[in-house]
This record gives sequence, C-alpha cells and structure tokens, in this order.
Amino acid sequence: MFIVLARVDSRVMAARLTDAGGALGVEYVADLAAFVAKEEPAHPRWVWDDTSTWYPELLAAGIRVDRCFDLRLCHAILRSSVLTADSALARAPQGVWDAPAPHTAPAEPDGALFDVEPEQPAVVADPLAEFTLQRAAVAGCAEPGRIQRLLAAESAGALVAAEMRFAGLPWDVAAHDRILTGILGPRPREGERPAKLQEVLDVVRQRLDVPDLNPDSPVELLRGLGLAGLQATSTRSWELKQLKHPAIAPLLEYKKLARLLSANGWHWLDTWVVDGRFRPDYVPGGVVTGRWATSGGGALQLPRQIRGAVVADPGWKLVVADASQLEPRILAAMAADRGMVQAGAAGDLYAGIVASGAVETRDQAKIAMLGAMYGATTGESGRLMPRLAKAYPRAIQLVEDAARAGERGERVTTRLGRSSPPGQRFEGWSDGRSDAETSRARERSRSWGRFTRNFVVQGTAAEWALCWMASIRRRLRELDGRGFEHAPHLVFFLHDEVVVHTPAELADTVRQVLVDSAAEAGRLLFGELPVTFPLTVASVDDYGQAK
DNA sequence: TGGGCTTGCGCC
DNA sequence: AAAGGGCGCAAGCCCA
Repeated sequence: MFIVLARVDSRVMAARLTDAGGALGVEYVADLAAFVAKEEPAHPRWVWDDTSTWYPELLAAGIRVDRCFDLRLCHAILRSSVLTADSALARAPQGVWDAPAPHTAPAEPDGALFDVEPEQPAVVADPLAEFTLQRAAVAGCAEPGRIQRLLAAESAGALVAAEMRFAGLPWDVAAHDRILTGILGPRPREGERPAKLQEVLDVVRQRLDVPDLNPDSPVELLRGLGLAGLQATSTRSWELKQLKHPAIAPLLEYKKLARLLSANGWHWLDTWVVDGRFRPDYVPGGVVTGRWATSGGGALQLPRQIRGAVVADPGWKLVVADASQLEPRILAAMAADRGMVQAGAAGDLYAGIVASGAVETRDQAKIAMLGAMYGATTGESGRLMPRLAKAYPRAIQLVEDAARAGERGERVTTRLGRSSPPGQRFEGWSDGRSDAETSRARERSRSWGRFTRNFVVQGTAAEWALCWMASIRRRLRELDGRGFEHAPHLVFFLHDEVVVHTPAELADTVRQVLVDSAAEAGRLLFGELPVTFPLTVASVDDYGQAK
C-alpha cells in the first residue's frame, strides 16, 4: 500500500492507494506523528514531496518509517533518464517538481533542529498527480525493474540522510581541542594566530625579509617570493615544493597549519558541534552523478588529522567500513570484464592487475586505473593506460565508449538508469570558425567526454553505495528492539565508506551486517555475476584509529 | 558594506 | 613532469 501525504493549506491530507495504484480513500490528518505511528506497522510506502521536509519531525517524535518514495528526487531521475525519455513526465515543461531541494535550516546553538523555512511555493504541487505521472513513466519504460530499483534506492538514501542528521556524528570537543592544541598551540584570543602558526610565520617573514607579509594573500605571497628571487606562477603547495629556498619549508608548514585552523579549527568546532554531535545537512542526489553532497561544516572533507575527535560514546564503538577499490570493481562488473573481475577476486584488485602482468607495480596499477576512469592523456597515467587496455579490453572499452558518446553530445547512463545531462555536440571544422575557436570547441568536447567517461563509473558506484546503505539500514533495524538511541545506527557516509555507532557488544554483529549488505548491493546491481566487493572494516573507539 | 568571483586545498 | 572526474568551504580579491 502507498500513503501519499500532502500539505493542503495548513492541514495534512493522506491518500491511500493499493500497490496497483487504485484509490482507497482520502482523509485529513490532525496529528501527523500519531497518524504515521498508527499506520507504520503495516509498512506502507510513504509518498511525499521531500523527505527532508516530512521526516525530521517524525524522527523528533520518535517515529521511523521503513519505506518512502521521495517525489522530488525521483522526478529528477525520471526527468533526465534515457530510459524514460518518452514518458509524459519527461516531455512536460519544467515545473515545481524541477525546483532544487528546499533549504534545511542549519542546526542552531539551542539545539533546535529541522526548522524548515515555511516558504510558500508560487504554484502548489500536487503529489498525487505527480506520483501517478511517475508510476506511468516507470511502467512505460523498456526496463522498469532497473529504474524502479534506482528510485527505491534513492528514496531509501533520503531516509538514511535524515536519520544520520538526526543521530549526529558523535564528536568529542575536548579531544578536538587537544588535537588542535597539539598541532597549533593553545586556542588564541580572538584575532590572534595560535603560537605554532605564528612561530613558522615569523621564520617565513624573516627568511623572505618581508616583515609584514600576509601569507594568506596569494598576491602578496607571490610578490614576496619574487623579491627573494623565486618566480612562481601560483602559490599552490605542489608548485612551491619545486622551489629551493630556506623560506619554502616553513611556508609549506604554515599553509598546512593555517588550513587546519581555518577549515576545522576552534571556530568550526563552535559553529558545527552542538551537544557532542556534528550534524551536517546531507543532500542526496546533490551531485549530478548521483553522489550525495552536504552543506554545513564540510562534512565530506573531514581531514584525517581531526578524525580522532569522532569518538564513540562510553560503552559504544564505531564500526568503520570502506569498500576497497570500489570504482574499478564497479567498472569491471559493468563491463562484465572477466579478467578484471578475476583480478579483484582475491582481495586486492591492484595486486591482481600486477599479477596478471599488465603492469609492474601496485602503484602503477592504481595510477593506470585512475587514468582510465578520469581520462588522463598525458604523464605516467596516460602512458600506462594502453597497457591496461590490452589486458582488460572490455573494461577500458566501456569508459572509452562513454567518453566518445559525451564528445558527440550524447547522454550516458549508469547501471540502474541515471543519465548524464545533455551535452553539446562538437561541430567540427565548420566554416567561418577560426583555428582558436575550433580548438576551444574541441577541448570543450573532450572535457565533456572526460565527464561522461567518469559519470558512468562514479554514478554506478553511487548506486552501489545507496543499495549498500539501504541494506545496512534494513538489517540494523532488525537488531533494534529498544529504539534508535539504544541500537546500532549509521552516523556517517563518505561515498564508499560508512560509520556505524553501536553498543560495543554488537560490534561484531554490525561487522557482519556491513559485509552481508555489500554482497547484497552487488547482487542488486549485477545479479549473479561473480563480482566481489570486499570491505576494510575496523571496530574502533575513535574514527582516527580506522586506517 | 556586500555580493560574486578566484584561489587553494580538504575529501572520495 | 601533478596531468585526468566529482564536490564544499574560507579567505582574499574586485567592483559596485
């Protein structure tokens, strides 16, 4: 059964549908939380416009749901998928369902979460009509099973995202402060630099003989380096590393420390950690490839340096798992490249590639694979790639085909059916174009080809990760007899890595759940193809101990 | 003063 | 010989 929820004026309307879509009746709901709590035992699929505007208040009321259908996220997929290109939905003009995700308010210092801004859309969306349109789009496509699986995974991801934000990543403020103090010196007064940062800066200024140098200004820094006889074209670390001068080492050290201070220093701590939890706003489908984005606190860029501040509660553990060499394995499976699948069967895919004789070292295997998936043309990566193409023709052909399709302006599509945005066709040497224009157009086309090349792999890896998390979530719920706060739950996700916060005595059980879920995700995407997705799993007290 | 852009760097 | 995909964020820069 489906229950479609809609806000009509200030009231909530609930419409019941059978699995086949037949109407069962409509009612007005006075108390949303009570209504959902009453209906949930029958496990309906809740249909709503945006998980992020409905689910947080249910979570706050202590209610979780099994399944949902997120209309806005699914609309985005159906709108651009080549599988549903002929549907009425895809042919309709842009409308309210094409608008970006509503903004979720950031966590506030008083702990009030999930205050969603009560903005009224100019046109009222009709979830029931949209749901009908979406079901027709799925039913009418050539492979409904593929896209249906994608919509289910995307919607499950939306539930996970809301639950992860609700739970929060356990954060030890004192541990974070100790890390910062150890690296930067004690927290300084407002407007001052921490002692160790100031120390290296003094050395830089002295060795460049520019006493008032502002090292944070690229312009000033370039001028200062110039005065010392060093001509750099930028102030990027890798470029500075090439230079030989006594000021360079302390300057690189300064940049490192300054980065930590500005990105994840005390100010970050004050802003983003509330009551011992870091609660970023996860944005499912926030990246065109299907990867999640986040906003607030740079959650997907937590540097390794400070992961030691992610500390399990007393008596609890963090079980950290990442999928080893996920993207190359995804590529091997998509292409059904038996050789590459075989290379990964023993555990370390890169070691397997070396063993096959394609390249000499593990490092070469890694660089060559990255080059294949990103479209490197020069350097070591570009040189190694042909050897990979010889050893694994099917896998390499798949990314090459995706690149060529992109260069022609065609869309490419992931395993489950997410398609890339429309590109622009390269018109070749048409009349009236200068050489410069032609070469710019060709470079644009190649650049788009690198994007579509990567899209199929990154996007399918994102689908695997969604299926993985959906399976983890479902299995963890089965362990949950006493409610959210007392049972293992997901607290972090990073493309190919998850963190589960769990009572210590369940850590081994959780490990098995993660492994089983990875296998299930593989089956969901690739059926019985004998491709494996091994995990590196660590059960730790703090995130810094993993890897 | 404020907004949009660029630079540089963190993560996968 | 740091090239090649996807991001978010802070600080400086630049102009109105």
